[in-house]
Amino acid sequence: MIQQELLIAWGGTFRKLHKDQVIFFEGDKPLYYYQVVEGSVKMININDDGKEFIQGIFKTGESFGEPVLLIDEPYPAGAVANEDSVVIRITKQGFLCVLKEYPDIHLSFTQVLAQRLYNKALMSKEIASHGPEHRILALLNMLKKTNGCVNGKKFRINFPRQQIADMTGLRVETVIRSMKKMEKKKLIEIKSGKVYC
Amino acid sequence: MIQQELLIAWGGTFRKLHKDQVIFFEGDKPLYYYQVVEGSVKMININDDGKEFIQGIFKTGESFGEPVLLIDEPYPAGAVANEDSVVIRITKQGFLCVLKEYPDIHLSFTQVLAQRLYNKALMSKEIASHGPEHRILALLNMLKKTNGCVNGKKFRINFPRQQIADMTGLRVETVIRSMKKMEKKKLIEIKSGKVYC
DNA sequence: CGCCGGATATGACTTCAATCATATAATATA
DNA sequence: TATATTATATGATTGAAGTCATATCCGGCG
Repeated sequence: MIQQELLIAWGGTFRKLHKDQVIFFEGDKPLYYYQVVEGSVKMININDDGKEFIQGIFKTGESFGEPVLLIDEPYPAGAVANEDSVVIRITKQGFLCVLKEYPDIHLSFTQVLAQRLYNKALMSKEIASHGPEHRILALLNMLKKTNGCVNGKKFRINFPRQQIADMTGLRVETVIRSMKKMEKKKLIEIKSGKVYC
Repeated sequence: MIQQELLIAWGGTFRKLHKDQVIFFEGDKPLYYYQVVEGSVKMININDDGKEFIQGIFKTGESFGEPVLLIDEPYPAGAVANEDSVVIRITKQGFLCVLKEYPDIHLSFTQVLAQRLYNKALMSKEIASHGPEHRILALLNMLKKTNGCVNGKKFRINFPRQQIADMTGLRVETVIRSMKKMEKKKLIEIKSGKVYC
């Protein structure tokens, strides 16, 4: 989201991460602005009985965990490498300076937050108004859109059922069963396990 | 959030609203920046079987429906006066100009969005990780905090059970039953129907 | 090609929130 | 103060998602 050269100019440093490596924990005090250079990072909550809830998955070029840099709160979720990845980070101070110095970057950052709020609103509407199929469909549509899929075109979902479950707050079996029903209703296509919609 | 005088200078106009009057519908194209002057406004989704989900309730001084002014999307939820209220509005263009002209306003606006994202993250974590009591407790804690209640002090919840249900995606009866259980567990107090926590 | 591990699939059973009905308490209004 | 109206409360029943067990499929790799 912010140019890599600019981040480097502001003292940015790279970090290589192996799959499942922790970047920060839920409850940690936020000290850095992070951006994905390669691979992907997920932000997650783990509840009392070990179940994982995925707040979001961030891919190359996307920043994560920034909202708390602007308000005085600890991280509401932890960050973990979703696969072998590379991230770049600058200090919180640096980030706040960048916002002040470059109004155009500030504006596009505001737009990113607005877009995320919009997505969260769409999701929570479906999550609250019960029905696993609604939840899953809402998620798939969101994924489709954010991956820049032009409307109408078939789109290959690259997440395993388990991660779809972790993002919707459902169980794997429920996701599998619901998706089978959705296939019968022609809402999605499943070819050798892979999902298209 | 933005000074009233400033809004007036930028062509702001007031609108009186009676309880349940619609300000805009889900799916409408956003044209104005709105701010509550008096009373309160709720943003809601109505699902297929008429059930209401409350995305948020906005009180005096708070703005609502602004995120979509920054991204090219229709409203993900409608806005309705929660009681007899007054709002002030300026055009989308005007709002975007204000952000550009007043960097300090822009920054505090970004902080508002960040805070909302933070709240949504806390809520969706609990909503997804099932269990009505968790959901309700998360909501109550959020309300407590955003109403500036210093930690530890008892706080009177001013929402009827129905609205708590509409905000958590549960049914009234479930909210009532869960709250009774929470009372027994000394998580909250109930005195003649009123909830304190 | 055949083996192995992880993902997907399916069945049987249980649990808990939704639903529907109805009662009681609290509050506004005459 | 009496009455209407809304909010809160509680019981009985039902249905859908969770849980646990087990089977099958798919892709990678020797």
